[in-house]
Amino acid sequence: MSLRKSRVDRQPAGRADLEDSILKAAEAEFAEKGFEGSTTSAIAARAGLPKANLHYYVATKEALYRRVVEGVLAAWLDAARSFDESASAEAALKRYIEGKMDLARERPLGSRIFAREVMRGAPVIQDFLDTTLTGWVRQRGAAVERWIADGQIRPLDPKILFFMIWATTQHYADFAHQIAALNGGEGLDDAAFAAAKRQVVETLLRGVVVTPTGDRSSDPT
Amino acid sequence: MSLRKSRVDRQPAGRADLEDSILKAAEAEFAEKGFEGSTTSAIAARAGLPKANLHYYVATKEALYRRVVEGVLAAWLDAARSFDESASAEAALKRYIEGKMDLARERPLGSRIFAREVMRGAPVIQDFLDTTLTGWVRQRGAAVERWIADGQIRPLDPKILFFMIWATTQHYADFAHQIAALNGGEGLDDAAFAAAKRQVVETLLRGVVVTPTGDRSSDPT
DNA sequence: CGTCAGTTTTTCCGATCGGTCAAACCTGCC
DNA sequence: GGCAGGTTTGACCGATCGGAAAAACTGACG
Repeated sequence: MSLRKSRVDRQPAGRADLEDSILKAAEAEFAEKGFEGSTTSAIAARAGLPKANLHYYVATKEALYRRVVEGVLAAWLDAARSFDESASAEAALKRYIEGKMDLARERPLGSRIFAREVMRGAPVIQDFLDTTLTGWVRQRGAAVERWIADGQIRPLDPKILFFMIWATTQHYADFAHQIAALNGGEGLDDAAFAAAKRQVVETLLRGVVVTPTGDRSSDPT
Repeated sequence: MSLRKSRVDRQPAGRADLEDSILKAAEAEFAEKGFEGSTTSAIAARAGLPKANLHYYVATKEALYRRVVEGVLAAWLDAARSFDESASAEAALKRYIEGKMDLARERPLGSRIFAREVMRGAPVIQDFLDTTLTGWVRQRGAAVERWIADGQIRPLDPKILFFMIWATTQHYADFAHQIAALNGGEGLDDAAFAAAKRQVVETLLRGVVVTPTGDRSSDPT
């Protein structure tokens, strides 16, 4: 039951490292091919071990998928916590949008897995959508409505605002290939991405905040 | 070689109607399951005929997929033509955004197929991205830069603006299931969708147009 | 040394995939 | 009726899928 200390932290792999590399390989594979398009042997090969060995660590392909999705949702919740209701509308939205942009930049695979999961009817994350996400939207929506009452942002439907933020930020993960194709075949470098982040924040804030303070006069690239 | 007139326009099906129903079934299947996740027998079943009969009309699964994708791109180009460079920035962007929203509403399956295609590295539409789409962005981007020089819209990177428009509008197609889950399980009705369209247009215009004229004071639902 | 739990790997299995084939089936025309 | 062209269909094929089984291997410990 308990792990002996000696071989766990050896060079080639420990159990934890192995499971981690399996999860990473699965994440990449699921993001690229989707659940139904991925094969356990391809995932195993990407992790550098035979298929049967993968099945020693994870019972079924679906169980593996669920573990990957759990990680994706955990990252989502982490970014979602950066929404600070007690701050000003402008500061809170700016921070939240920037957090989502950073998430899309740092974990694009997770975003793609989430998108694929939703597009196929969310069989695995339906409960998350109905409970956690719905609750988040209700609570944060109430905060937005307080800002509206304050006169900090113009009257609007908070949900539609959230959709715009999610759509815009996740686009940089889900459509990274398209963006690269329109960028001469190369993905955005850090400077270009930072510029995109600035423009997204500025556009959305100008779009909803009544008197945005950030009035830079130029920002492209 | 030539079709006899007699049986073509008969009740149960003509060749054209059959191919059409096959394409419709394939579109639905590909949108839901993706290329690799879809099966020819499932597509055939959805079209109401045995698998072997489907293969009589279309040689391979990939050929069928390519035909579906062609239709998707054609619809995309159709909406893209609504971008009127000779109009004012505000009018042109408003019309274009509304056109993209309508497309997402009327052909959500096509949007999802496009998203899936991009997410798997665009093996089929790479040429479209590199030529047609790149050209469109260059030409329309120049128009945006003219509006910037005019002082009609604030200085920004046109490409990032396009990304925001595409992301926001396609979100209503690609993430319709998530939106429904956050809407109490029901999809948006026409009124709710119209409200979303108004808010999206207003937010984006306020975000980029220097002095937007559409100053409605309320719009939710 | 032998034991033993944990791990790795080869082999195999039934199901399902995309696609083929040939027989059967229309239906208009002679 | 019988021929001919296009159409429909069940049966079938090799490949590949997710997964099971069991043998072989490993290193710690008595």
